[in-house]
Amino acid sequence: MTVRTRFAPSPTGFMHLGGVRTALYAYLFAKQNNGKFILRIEDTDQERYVEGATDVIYDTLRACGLNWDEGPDVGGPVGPYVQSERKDTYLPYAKQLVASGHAYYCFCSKEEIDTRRAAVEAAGGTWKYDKHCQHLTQEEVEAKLAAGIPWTIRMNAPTEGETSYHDTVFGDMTFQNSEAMDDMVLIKQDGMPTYNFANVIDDHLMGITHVMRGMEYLSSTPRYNYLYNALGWEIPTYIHLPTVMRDATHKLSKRDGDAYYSDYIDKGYLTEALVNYLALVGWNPGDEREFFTLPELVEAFDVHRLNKSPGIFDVNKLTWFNAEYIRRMNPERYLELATPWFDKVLAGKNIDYHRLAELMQERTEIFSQVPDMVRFLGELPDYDIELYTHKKMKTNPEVARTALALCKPMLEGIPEAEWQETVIHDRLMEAIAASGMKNGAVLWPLRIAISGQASTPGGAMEIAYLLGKGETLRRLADGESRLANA
RNA sequence: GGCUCCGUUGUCUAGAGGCCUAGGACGUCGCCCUCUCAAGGCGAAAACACCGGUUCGAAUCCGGUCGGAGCUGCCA
Repeated sequence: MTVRTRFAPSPTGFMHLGGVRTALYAYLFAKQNNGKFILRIEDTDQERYVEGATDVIYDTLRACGLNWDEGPDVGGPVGPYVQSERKDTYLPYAKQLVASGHAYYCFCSKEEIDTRRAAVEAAGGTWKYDKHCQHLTQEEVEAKLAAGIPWTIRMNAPTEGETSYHDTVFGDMTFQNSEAMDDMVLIKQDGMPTYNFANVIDDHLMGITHVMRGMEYLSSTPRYNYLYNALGWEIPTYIHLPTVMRDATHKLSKRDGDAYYSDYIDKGYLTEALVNYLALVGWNPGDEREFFTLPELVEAFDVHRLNKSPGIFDVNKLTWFNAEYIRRMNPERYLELATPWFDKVLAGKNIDYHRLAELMQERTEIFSQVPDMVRFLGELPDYDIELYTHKKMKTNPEVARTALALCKPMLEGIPEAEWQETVIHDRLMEAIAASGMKNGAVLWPLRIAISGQASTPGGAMEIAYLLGKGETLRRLADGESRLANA
């Protein structure tokens, strides 16, 4: 039997990280079994339709490398792969269930149900559809249908007995039918199937062998099994996944701007790092490896090592992964990725991006931090002369005046054409040695004068080089006047 | 409320009765290196939710308690 898994998102316009992880696991499982990974769009809720939303799904999945073997755009033998385009395939099955007594037409309006629900709940009870329409005779049903009264088709749920099934992650599950079952709507008034129904029909028609989805479906699975059985179909293997949380009590949410794939990409996280990290929330390889490429994940993934408990998405750890990926990438790629971020604050400043990139690569955790880290190169920040005081460097404004006075003529003496780091370094070190001052006592003030900030990516010599002779000297003079006025 | 699931350091986790004086990673803290920051090196603090039971022996098995989550939609 060929393994077939699917990822079946509804097009909301965003890809939730939990969804990305579900897709990832479904992809990994299919691939490691030489199976097929299918993409199906579940857009049965017309009211939630969002223009362009499927492109978000395509783009995200592709960026993550989760290429589907069958799907809306690539086609396949069991299409179409968009539920709204399959609208006509569901009703016949619903009618078949009506004929066999597993479902029935319901003519209750939402208002009528709301009224009855409110009454039950006011009395302290738990509402469940009351099978009001189940007792309609065939003649009554046909009369109402003929009269054009809006209808839905509901599952005729059993009220006794129990349903058991096995889940790969959570083990054996048993539910009392009286509690887990209810007469859920199969076909809505607008003629569309509900998720609950379409999911079962499509998974079967598309030959899905392993259903991977969030654990929120754990308690509705008995209802799906009832449908599979009623239709005489084989029940797939269930692999329910633990939830990805923001913290112990909240799921990742749109509101906090931390739930979507795009939230992270926009902040300058790398897709590879995100995928790598996500794979590890809820699963581990059983050894101490942490870094995985997608092919390595395909190799290492094991559904039996999936965790049951919800996992909190830790941005700290993600950031660490991201920083590691950045450090490990080749310098050319770093330069390419960092350039747009450099440009935000350095465009037109004639800075050697190549050298800047070398200095920044090991200091970058996420790209969105880059502009703030290099802004000072474009414009000297206003700063307090207290920065010249540093106990460990044995410097203060007084020492700084001497240090700058030492550096200035020396730097002025370097010809424009020889303004290179090695030259600057050698001249500076000679001058410092000759003066008898400590390295830090000279270099700290120099760096403060030309950068205007306490910490910088690189030291005084690197910064002087990046700034160029003219700008370095200009800032040096600025520092001297600040110190003189103090 | 009912049903279901979950419960090892702040976080992700290893752990399937003795290998655990509970291991790894992120984060945190300290030291070293050093012209700052970062990186790197070294080190530290930090957990079996609680209470009972089973057993010679429990993080691991059982029961209860507590805590959290999910479901309880003509959303998915």
